[in-house]
Amino acid sequence: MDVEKVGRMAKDRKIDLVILGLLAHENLTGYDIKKRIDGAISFFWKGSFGSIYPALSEMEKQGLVKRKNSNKTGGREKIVYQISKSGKDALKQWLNDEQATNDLKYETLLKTYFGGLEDRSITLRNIEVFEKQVKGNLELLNFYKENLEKVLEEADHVHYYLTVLFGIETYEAYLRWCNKAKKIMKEH
Amino acid sequence: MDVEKVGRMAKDRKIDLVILGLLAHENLTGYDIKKRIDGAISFFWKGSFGSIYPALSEMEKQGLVKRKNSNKTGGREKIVYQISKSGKDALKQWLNDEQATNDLKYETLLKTYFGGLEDRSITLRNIEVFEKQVKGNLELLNFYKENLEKVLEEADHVHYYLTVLFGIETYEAYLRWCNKAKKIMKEH
DNA sequence: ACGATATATATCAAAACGATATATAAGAGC
DNA sequence: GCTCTTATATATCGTTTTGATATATATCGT
Repeated sequence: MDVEKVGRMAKDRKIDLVILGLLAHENLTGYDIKKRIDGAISFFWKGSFGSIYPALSEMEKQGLVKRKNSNKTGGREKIVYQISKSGKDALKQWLNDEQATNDLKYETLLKTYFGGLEDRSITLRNIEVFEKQVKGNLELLNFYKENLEKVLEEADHVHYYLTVLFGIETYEAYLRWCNKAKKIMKEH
Repeated sequence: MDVEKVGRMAKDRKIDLVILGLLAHENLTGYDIKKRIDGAISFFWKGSFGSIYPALSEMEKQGLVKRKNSNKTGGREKIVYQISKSGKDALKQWLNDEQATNDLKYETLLKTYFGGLEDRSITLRNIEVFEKQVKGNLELLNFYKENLEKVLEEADHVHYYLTVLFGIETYEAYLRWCNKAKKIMKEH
C-alpha cells in the first residue's frame, strides 16, 4: 500500500510571515509594508510589490488579515490592512516552531525581529537552535580551510580559499552575535 | 520624444554564471554541478535542479555550452557539458563588470570564487567595490543602532536592536575579510 | 539476492523577483 | 499659475527560482 500523499502545503509563502509580523504592530498599506521591509529588515530579508500585494489579497481571503478601511472617494485609493485573530495565531505558531530556514535568508533573524509577541524564552530558544546550526557549518568550513591550505600554491585555490575565509569570518561573527543576543535577552 | 525602451535583457539568470564558472574548470553533468553548488559554494549561493537543467539546455541553444558526450547506450543517460569560447567570454565579461548584486546572495563572493580566470587585479577591484558597499551599509546600521539605544526600554525595541546588532556584527566581519583578502591577493 | 543509497535527468506548481503601468498628491522652482 | 520632480499607492506581467516529485540505473553493504 502507498504512503498517503500530502502534496505541497499551502504555506510556502515566507512573505506572509513578514507581513503578519509587521501588521501585528500597526495597521499598514501594502506600500507601507514595502517601506518597512526596505528599512531595517532589508539586511536580512527582501520583498517586492509583486509578492506583497498578491499575498495581502490572498491572506484576506484566508481571513488572516482584513481591510481596516478602503478610502476610494477622493484621491488615490488606499487600503489599510489589519491583522486578524487567526493571523496573529498563525504568526505565533511560526514563532514557536523550532524549524527555521537559515540558508541565505535568515529566518531566525526574522523571528528575532518579531519576537516581541511571545515570551523572551522563545526568542532565546530560537537563537540557540540557530547557534547549533552555525557551529555545525563552521566546523565544515574549517575542514575545507585546512584542506585548501595544503594546496594553496595550485592555480585557483587561493580564490576558493578566500571564499572559505569569508564563510568562517561571517559564521564566527554569527556566534559572537548569539552570545551577545543571549546575554541581552537574559539581562534585559 | 520618448526614451528608447530596451525591455528586459535576456541575462537575468544568475545561475548561468555559476554554471559557466564551474564548467570553466572541468566538464560536468547537471548532477555534478548541483553537487559543486551544494559544496563550498552553498555558503553564499544556492541552486536547484529545477534551475540547473533548464539553464543548461538553454545555454546550449545559445552556444555558451556544448555537449561533450551523451552516453545513451547502456545505463542511465549522462550528459557531460563543456564550456564554449563564447561561454568563457560571457563569464569573463561578468567578472570584469564592476556591478554586483550584494543583497542576500553575494555576487562578489561568486566572482571571487571564479576569479582565477582573470588577473588578480580584477578580484582585487571587485573586493574593493564590495568593501565600499559594506561601509555604506554599516554606517546606516550604526545610525539605526544609536536611535534604538534611546528607546531600548520600550516594548519590542530590544528585538529590533538585536537584529541591528546582527547586521553590524556581520558587516564588520565582511570588512575584516576584505582586509585579509586584499592582503592575501597582494602577497600571494 | 536484497535493500538502501548514490547517480542522473526531467518536470511542475508555487513563489519571488524585477520591471513597468497607472494614478494622485505634494513641493520646488520659475 | 504652471511645470517638473518626487513620493505615495495599487496592480500586473514575464522571467526566474524553489522545492518537491517522478523516473531510471548503478553501486555497495549485508
